[in-house]
Amino acid sequence: MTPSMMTCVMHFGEMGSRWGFNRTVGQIYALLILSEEALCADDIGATLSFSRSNVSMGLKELQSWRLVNLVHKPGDRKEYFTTPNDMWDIVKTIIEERRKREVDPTLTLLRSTLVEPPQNEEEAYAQKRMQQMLGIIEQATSWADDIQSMDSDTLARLFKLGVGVGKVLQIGEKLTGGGK
Amino acid sequence: MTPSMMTCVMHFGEMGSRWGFNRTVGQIYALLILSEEALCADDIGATLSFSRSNVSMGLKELQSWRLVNLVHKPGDRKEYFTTPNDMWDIVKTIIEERRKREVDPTLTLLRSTLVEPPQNEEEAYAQKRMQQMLGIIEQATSWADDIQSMDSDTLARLFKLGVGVGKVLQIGEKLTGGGK
DNA sequence: CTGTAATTTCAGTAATTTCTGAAAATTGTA
DNA sequence: TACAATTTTCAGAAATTACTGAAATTACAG
Repeated sequence: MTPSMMTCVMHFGEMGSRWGFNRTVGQIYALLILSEEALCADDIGATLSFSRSNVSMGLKELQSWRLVNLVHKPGDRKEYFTTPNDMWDIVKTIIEERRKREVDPTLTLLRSTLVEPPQNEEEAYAQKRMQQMLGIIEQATSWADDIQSMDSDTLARLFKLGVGVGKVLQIGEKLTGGGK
Repeated sequence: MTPSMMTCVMHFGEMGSRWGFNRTVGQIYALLILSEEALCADDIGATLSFSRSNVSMGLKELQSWRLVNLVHKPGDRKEYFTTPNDMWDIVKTIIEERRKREVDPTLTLLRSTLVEPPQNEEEAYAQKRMQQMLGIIEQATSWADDIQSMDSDTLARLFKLGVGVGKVLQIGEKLTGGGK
């Protein structure tokens, strides 16, 4: 671990805590991403000065997010961990998991609320707002689905399109027959 | 506050805590979104059973995110708060603020690390990974910039395009002369 | 099956974050 | 300016979350 690697690991520890992971999990994941070889729990604990059990819990969390790959070395009983080579796969997995954990329950809640007729003026307005939220979330998720279905190269090209997205919009609407 | 409104407010309280706000801030904001009239701090505290000072801190946090509008009623000294009518404006502001608080510092860190030549093999690999991260984050932010520059209608039309985005990609690349 | 290496669980503790009430500061009005 | 209404600050309390070490469990080699 060189100092600049350590700085990066610490930074992702801080950032992780703003993204729903805790500091430990953020640091472990950054370390795994920056390391060429697979690391075992003891390696991680020694490098980051976490207790063995803390590392175990962090790795379990990362596994529940499907963000690490478990590998075994021949003639070695320990479990070693790696991260996907393609960074896009990591991003896609995070989007997928956050959707499952956060977005889907919200969709369910909003939909079930909106099937009930409003009881009064106040609720009628609240439902109008909930309808707006629902619309945005539905659009965003259907669009996230599209992203999930693209391979990394296509996705990278789409992003590279950059400001062109605006220009392309009109043509897209003609093609799909959408827009008014 | 009808029961279904309260359910929604509580839900966003829970969700808020996964998005870097605390429960209080999430509940206050959900309440403001669902309420047609502007609310003052006392209204909010009474409805959600928070202390006056807790409401004050929550509103301060929301103001620092530029997510609430401060309004005054004639002949009334209290401060009242509302949320933007257009839900897209809310989403755009959140993207903008998260970028400022989380993405920009990360970009700075990665860039400053990557200008230093690697000291050894280990660091060379780490830099390769950091370069991948940097590439993705740069692409994502330039694309977020495009979104910021669109008005709500354009944005909504883009999302509605849905799966068409894939099809449109090839044409886009011809137009902008990008891709290989 | 036995023994050992490794991982996981979990109860208790430490650290952090959130929340409150009281006091201070600010704002607008007469 | 003085006063009252309102908001903000902040030190400490309460609640939550993270972390540890010890014990339990699992996995595998012989």
